[in-house]
Amino acid sequence: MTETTATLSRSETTTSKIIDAAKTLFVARNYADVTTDMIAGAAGVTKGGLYHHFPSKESLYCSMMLDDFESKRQLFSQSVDMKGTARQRLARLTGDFLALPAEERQLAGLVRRDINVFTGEDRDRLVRAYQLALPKQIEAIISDGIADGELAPADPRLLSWWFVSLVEVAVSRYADETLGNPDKRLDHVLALFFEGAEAKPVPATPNGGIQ
Amino acid sequence: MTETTATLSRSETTTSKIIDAAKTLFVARNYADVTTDMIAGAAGVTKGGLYHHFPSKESLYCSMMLDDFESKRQLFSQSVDMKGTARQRLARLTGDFLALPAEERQLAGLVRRDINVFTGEDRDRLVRAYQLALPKQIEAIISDGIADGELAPADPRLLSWWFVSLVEVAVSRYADETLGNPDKRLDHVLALFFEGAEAKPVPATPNGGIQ
DNA sequence: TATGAAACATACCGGTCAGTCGGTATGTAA
DNA sequence: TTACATACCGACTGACCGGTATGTTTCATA
Repeated sequence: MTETTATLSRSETTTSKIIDAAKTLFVARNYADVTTDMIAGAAGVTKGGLYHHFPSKESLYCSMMLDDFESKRQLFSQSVDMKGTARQRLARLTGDFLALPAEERQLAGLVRRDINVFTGEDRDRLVRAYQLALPKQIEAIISDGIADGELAPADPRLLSWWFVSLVEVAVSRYADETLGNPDKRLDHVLALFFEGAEAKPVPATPNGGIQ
Repeated sequence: MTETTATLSRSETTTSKIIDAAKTLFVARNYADVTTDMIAGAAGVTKGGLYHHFPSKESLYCSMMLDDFESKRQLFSQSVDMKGTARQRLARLTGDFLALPAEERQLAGLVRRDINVFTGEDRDRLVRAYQLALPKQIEAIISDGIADGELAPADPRLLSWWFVSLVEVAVSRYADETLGNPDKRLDHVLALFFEGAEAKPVPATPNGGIQ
């Protein structure tokens, strides 16, 4: 009974404590500004203990990000597999993202910030995992939308990037301060993406278009 | 005749050589990963020479960014002062941005990446200069568009953020590789912002809507 | 052409930090 | 209780890097 389903071994417990501490610190400060001593301290171990579980600082960072991307990928894949219009599925996906705690949301943006730290193998893995977690899933929904005629024909890759950036702006610290209600925010993002910012002539109201 | 219009003094020449070298390096790697020795080497001077012109690494970085933002602000202000619809003016602004060399375009995105390095005075100056260079100018155009009824009523600050993110995606390395023609890209960006991604019923074609 | 200040080079210091290593504590199986 | 393995500690090091102190060159001006 050393390893049942919900029971974590001692090693797994401290490993996840270290990763949790690293998440908080790396979200708050740059890669270089977070020392291994800080991570170890926040996790309640010493640097020696940390290096017993991770061979290097970079590998710790990678493990952290890859774990996070994988869990996000699983979460968002539910929206991809869902039935419904592209708009409904994107609403579900965006809603899931907005519902995450702020720290988890910001993690997705760290790739852009810290990606230059890594080279070769590690860099490729990070980029690939990020794409699988977010852009690729959105792209799948958008491709369906284009095929169904719900969306105008366009390069789905570019549309997915644009949508991702929309969402990232909507969940940024600035938006948290400026826009109160996350639900309104979600509506706003979707409306902008689907309908654009242009003023529409109000078609069938009595006052037709006047104010 | 030590200081005429187009003649640079020796000090000014090396200062700008240092800043140019810093631009290239800081675009490619994180703030912490670029050493003062690297910058000096790339600029053809030594670290002592560099520190003759800049009191610290941070002040060098700030000078670099503030100079760049100021030149961008001047460039984009021409689009703000221009006559025409919001769409025409945004097209001009975006076109100017797309026409810049890739390195200059990417500089605008560095603030988001490296802003955590700075605190207090320096940080405020950087943020303010960036906002004056890009978001505030777009916001001015968008506010006009809303006032004229060209754009649907909305928070112009938020719209400008979204437009900036849209442009940043369009000028990213990914877009450079995927989409060939910058002019097509510009049309695409504007169409997305104004009209959205939704499929529009084609109003007056013979085959009305069928494929 | 003498001179002094600005422009640079060279060598060095102080501090930081990733990573190491010998040793200790905590289980665990025989 | 012995023997072994895994988990963890904490002091240490070696390299790196921002910044400085001091010496050397350049060059405009008198």
